[in-house]
Amino acid sequence: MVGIITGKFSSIQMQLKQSTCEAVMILRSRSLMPGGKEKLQQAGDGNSERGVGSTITVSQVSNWFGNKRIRYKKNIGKFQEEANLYAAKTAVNAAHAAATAVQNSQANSPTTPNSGFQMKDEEFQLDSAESKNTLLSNMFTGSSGSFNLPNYGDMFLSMQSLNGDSYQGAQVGANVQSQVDTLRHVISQTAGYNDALRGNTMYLNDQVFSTFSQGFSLSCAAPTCAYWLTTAQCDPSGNPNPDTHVKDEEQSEREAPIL
DNA sequence: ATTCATGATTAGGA
DNA sequence: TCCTAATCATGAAT
Repeated sequence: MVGIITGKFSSIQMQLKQSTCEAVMILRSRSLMPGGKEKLQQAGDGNSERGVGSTITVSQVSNWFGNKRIRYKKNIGKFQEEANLYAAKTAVNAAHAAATAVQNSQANSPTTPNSGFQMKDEEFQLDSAESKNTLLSNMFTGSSGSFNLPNYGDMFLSMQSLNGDSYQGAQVGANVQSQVDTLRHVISQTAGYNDALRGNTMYLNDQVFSTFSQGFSLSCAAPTCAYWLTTAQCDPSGNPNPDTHVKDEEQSEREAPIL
C-alpha cells in the first residue's frame, strides 16, 4: 500500500510541480509584457468592471510574498501546535473509520487486497492543456491542498481526489483522510486573506496556496514561487528552497513558455 | 482607545 | 540584486 502511494504521489508531485511552474511562468511572462513591465496584469477577463485594483505591481507581489514568508515563519510554532492538536483529536475518528472500512473491504472483496486503494488515473492525466487547467482549477478552489507525508519529502496531491470516491475504504485511505482532515483544519484556521491579490491564501508549512479572484491560480512553495516570479528560472524537479535551487550555475535556465 | 492584520519601507547581509 | 528581519503606517475589528 505504502509503495503504491509513494509511486503514485511521486508521479503526481512532478506533474503538479510542472503545472505550477508553468502557471508561475505564464504569470511572470504576463507581468513582463511590453508596456507592462512593472504592472502585473491580474488574470481573468471579467475584472475590468472592478475599476480599482485591476492591476498589481511586481513590487506588491514581492512584498506580499516576503511578508507572508516572515510572518508565517514567526507563527509556524502556533500553526504546528494547532495542527497537532487537531490531528490527535481526529485520530480516534480516523481509527473508527479505518476499522469500519477494513470490515467493509473484507466483506465486499476478501480476495482482492488491493481494492482498498484505487486512484482514478484520469484525474491526473496532464497531457493536454485542458486537463492541466482542470487540475489546476480543482486544486485551488478551496477544496484542495497539499501536505508533506513523513519520510517522503514534499509531495503535492489533490485533496479532491483524496476526499472523494477516488479512494475506496481501507486503512490507508483512512490514514490519509486523517491527514487531509488535519490539513483542512489548518487551512481553515489560516485562510481568509483578502488583500491586493483579492484572493484566498492558505498556508501549510512552507506551502502557499493562492486563489485569485478571477479564477487564475497558482501554488508552490512560497520562496520558490517568488523566485520563479522574479528570476525567470523554473525547475519543478529542483529543490523548493531557492537558496539551493536553480541559482546553481550548473543549472541551465529555462525560458518562460511560449503562450 | 486598543488590538490586530497587512502593505510598505528600511537596513544589513550574502 | 534579492533576501530576511525589523519596523512603520494604516485601516478594520473589538
